[in-house]
Amino acid sequence: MKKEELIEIVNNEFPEFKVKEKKEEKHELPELPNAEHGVVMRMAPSPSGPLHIGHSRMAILNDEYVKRYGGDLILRIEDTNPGNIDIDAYDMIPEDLEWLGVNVTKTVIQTSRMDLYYKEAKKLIELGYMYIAEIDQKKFHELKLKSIALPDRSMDPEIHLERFDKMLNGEYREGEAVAVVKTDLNHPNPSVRDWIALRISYKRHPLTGDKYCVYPMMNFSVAIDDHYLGLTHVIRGMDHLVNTEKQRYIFNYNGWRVPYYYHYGIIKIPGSVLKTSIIKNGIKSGKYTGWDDIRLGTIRALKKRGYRPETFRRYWISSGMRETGATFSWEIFDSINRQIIDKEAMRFFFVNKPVLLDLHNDIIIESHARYHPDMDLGYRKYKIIENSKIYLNEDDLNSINVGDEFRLKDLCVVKRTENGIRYVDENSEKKLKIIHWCPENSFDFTVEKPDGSNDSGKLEPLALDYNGISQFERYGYVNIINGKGYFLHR
RNA sequence: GCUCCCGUGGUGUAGUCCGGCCAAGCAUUAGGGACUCUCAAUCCCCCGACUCGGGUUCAAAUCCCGACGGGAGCACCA
Repeated sequence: MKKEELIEIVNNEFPEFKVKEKKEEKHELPELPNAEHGVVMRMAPSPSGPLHIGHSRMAILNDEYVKRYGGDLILRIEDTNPGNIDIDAYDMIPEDLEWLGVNVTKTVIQTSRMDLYYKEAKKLIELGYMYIAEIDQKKFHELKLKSIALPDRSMDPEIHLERFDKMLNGEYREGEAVAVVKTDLNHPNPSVRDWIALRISYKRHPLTGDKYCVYPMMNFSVAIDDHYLGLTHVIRGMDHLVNTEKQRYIFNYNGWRVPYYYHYGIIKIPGSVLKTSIIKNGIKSGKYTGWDDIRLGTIRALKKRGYRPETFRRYWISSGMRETGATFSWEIFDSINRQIIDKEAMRFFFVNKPVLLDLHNDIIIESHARYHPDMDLGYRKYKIIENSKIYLNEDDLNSINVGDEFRLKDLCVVKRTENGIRYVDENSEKKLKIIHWCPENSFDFTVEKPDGSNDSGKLEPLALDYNGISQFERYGYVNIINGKGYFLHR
């Protein structure tokens, strides 16, 4: 009796023991409130470098929702800190997003909106919600810790408007004055107390040069932009939780409708170099070859190794928006990617740590290894003439005792001898160990690995001009780009 | 130290809002097996979790309190 029949009988005749059906697993993001008529969402990276795997989460989560509900996905480049900008990032970020399949409908650069920030600041000053503090950083911080208001706080808005103009006109030095949002000096979190909205910087901005000397702080420009760009829903990391609280003050003072906020948990990405400053220094010093060095966790490095955009998408959708901190799982990420690329990965023999062995064969043998085990892509054929030589992996060879028979994959059965291997037969009924090999005319090939090490060995001749993801049998998946190999995963 | 957030197997998650259908689902990994001339893929099996302690209740992963654990923030960075 078949299993299905059994289940049917049980279900019909003994309903109290009804066999549960397997639930179909669907990994979908939860619905968003008030989204039926479209959403406006954004991602807001700072242009300090290209995107890395961590950024891909916010990009894809936002993109998914905009694709589901329709609406706008805004890329807002937050370049209001002139000291931390890489001019190339203005181009690299959109490139990375495009590769990820993220559909940006509108791009906004914050330094092109400075007049708006100034105007909004003046408005808040007039309304008495913002003031210009003539105080240095250290003192201001100390007062806030003690919840003490400085005298400036209660001065007339007129004075602050004048001071603000002085700031804009460059009449202060850096650090002599800051524009501050009045909040609650008794707020339990000192950083929320009267937070700084705009500050002076005379650093040369890579994009705007010395046109401006007053730059908004992130919390100020974000609140202004989120409103004027019409954001309906904001999805970002838990590290922004306190920022959201700060930004609400701006919304409340202006009577603006507040977007829905979601904060997903911080994710630890093990074994990846992500920090822009470290990468930048590494590139400068020659430690890394560039932003796409495969030891890095940048999108372009992962692309170079052969990860697919779809892998990022599936992974982040399945991670959802949980507020729990978590560890990025390379195991699962690799597994998703393997599912995608296995179907199209050409198979080749790569012998790492090669040993050139004498092959004693009296007849010509021909190999017929498939390019793909399931797809009909044809065969890699090699003719092995009498008494030639062949490459085997050192560890494979050491695992075989003299006198033992084993199978050269897709070639023949051989026996290990004192000084090499000897042809035994074309085939065998016995269950033998299967080992891959490379013909003598194979070429040198090196696989770069993400841990910084290299594997060098011999790659079979038919792989010579191949470009793309391939599976080196019994070794792993490797992306070949112009004769160079980059290790993807097992 | 202070403030906030979070605690489901090794890992990632579903379920928690609105307590019962959860003796907890799925995926991944490890282990076992089938198939295969790859240690891949595919298929099957199996191990494995509600942090702890109180409370509320007929009933708690789900609500309340406490402890413990983890994370983030405490910048004139974003």
